[in-house]
Amino acid sequence: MSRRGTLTRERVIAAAAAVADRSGLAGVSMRSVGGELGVEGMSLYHHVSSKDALLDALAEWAIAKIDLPPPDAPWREAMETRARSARAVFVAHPWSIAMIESRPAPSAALLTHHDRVLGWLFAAGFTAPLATLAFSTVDAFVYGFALSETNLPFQPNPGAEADFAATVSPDPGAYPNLSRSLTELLSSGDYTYPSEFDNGLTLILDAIQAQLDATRVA
Amino acid sequence: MSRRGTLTRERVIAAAAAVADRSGLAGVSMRSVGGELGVEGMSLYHHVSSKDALLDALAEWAIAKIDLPPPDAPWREAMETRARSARAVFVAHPWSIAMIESRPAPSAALLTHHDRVLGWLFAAGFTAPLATLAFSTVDAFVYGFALSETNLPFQPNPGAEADFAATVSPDPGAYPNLSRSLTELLSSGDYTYPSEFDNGLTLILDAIQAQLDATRVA
DNA sequence: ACCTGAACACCGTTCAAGT
DNA sequence: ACCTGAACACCGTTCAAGT
Repeated sequence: MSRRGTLTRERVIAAAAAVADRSGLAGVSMRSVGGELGVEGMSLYHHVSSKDALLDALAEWAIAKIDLPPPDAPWREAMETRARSARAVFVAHPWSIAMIESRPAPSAALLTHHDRVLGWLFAAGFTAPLATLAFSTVDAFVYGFALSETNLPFQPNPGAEADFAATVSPDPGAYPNLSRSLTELLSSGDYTYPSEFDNGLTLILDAIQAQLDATRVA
Repeated sequence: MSRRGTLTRERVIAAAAAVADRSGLAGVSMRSVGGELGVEGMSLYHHVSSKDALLDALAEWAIAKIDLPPPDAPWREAMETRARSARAVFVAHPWSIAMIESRPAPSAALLTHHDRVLGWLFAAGFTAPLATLAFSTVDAFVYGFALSETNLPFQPNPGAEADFAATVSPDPGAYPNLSRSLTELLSSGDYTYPSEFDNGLTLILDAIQAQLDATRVA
């Protein structure tokens, strides 16, 4: 990064995100972020009060990148758009997954986010209990899927799935069901693990829709 | 902890888990784990090759605590038992959630775990694609729910929900849907957030069961 | 007002030295 | 064989000093 221009809180946060993308969360130190900006680590304390505050800001930075349809969007489309966007952000910035929910205090950005989601559901006639079920189930699925996805040996490069198969298959005695599953999926041709995201999301949203329809009839 | 007896790999791992339970993952240092055992941090290197190896071992330690029904258990009961047990382990040891899936290499314990789960499903007549959908969806839900649950201001102490309501309610203008939701849920009397776990799990398993029945008929 | 250098109390890890 | 103390290159953070 350049040392052009004066330091701002925004530039500090962006630099921290860049370091995290490149070196992981463990690589984020006050000195390394300073280095990214051509400045000593100690200078950052004029813009963030502590490293913990910087991490809070980083969590907000990631949340803000999630696409959030307008309040009057139809609930199912809105939930799908947000879920896909959240997943894309988590995959692009793997350090953000555990962080968004794990910061001690829920940020204003997170609360705003939650409020918007509940708004779509209430507008569609969800009761509070059903809205909570829909929200917590979809959210848990998205977080959990992204968590698995970014750390499984699938995807990053095209050959990884075959590599994984090679790791497991040699010992079908130890992992018979895992190798059976891999064999069947890979031999069927067009299987890709990432498509499980849409499959799971559809499964959950269909089930929620059925419950919503049931409350309307009743 | 006591300094009785000689150091073993098992005692080192157990001590690390105790430190993590008490001080969080950030509190786990070679020196702090050594201190837990009445020994210098440097002594641990005779039993684990690095701090990273210790963290890998810690991830396996947590996985091993998850209740895994026998291979011939009926699939739905087995999935429920495992999901509830996993959640209990994650809540008891919050540091384990992000860790189990985020260690670079999937451990043998994790692969064995996966293999057992697929075994229940294949025995019940699941196709490989449906088994994968069931597995990845339930798993994502369990991980994601635990991730939210351990970091939301619900639950740890009985008054926390009311505290949270107090934090949000004062400004219904900023979070109208959130306050509406909280008001309706809390006023209805017997609502507790943790019960959303069973609700979400049932929603997902019912949907999977319906798909399984559909493949059987076809 | 903003940045810095030195300092403090910590890290993970290596290694020669003790028993 | 197992444990230790000193040492190295790092941390986050404070603070007096520079501009």
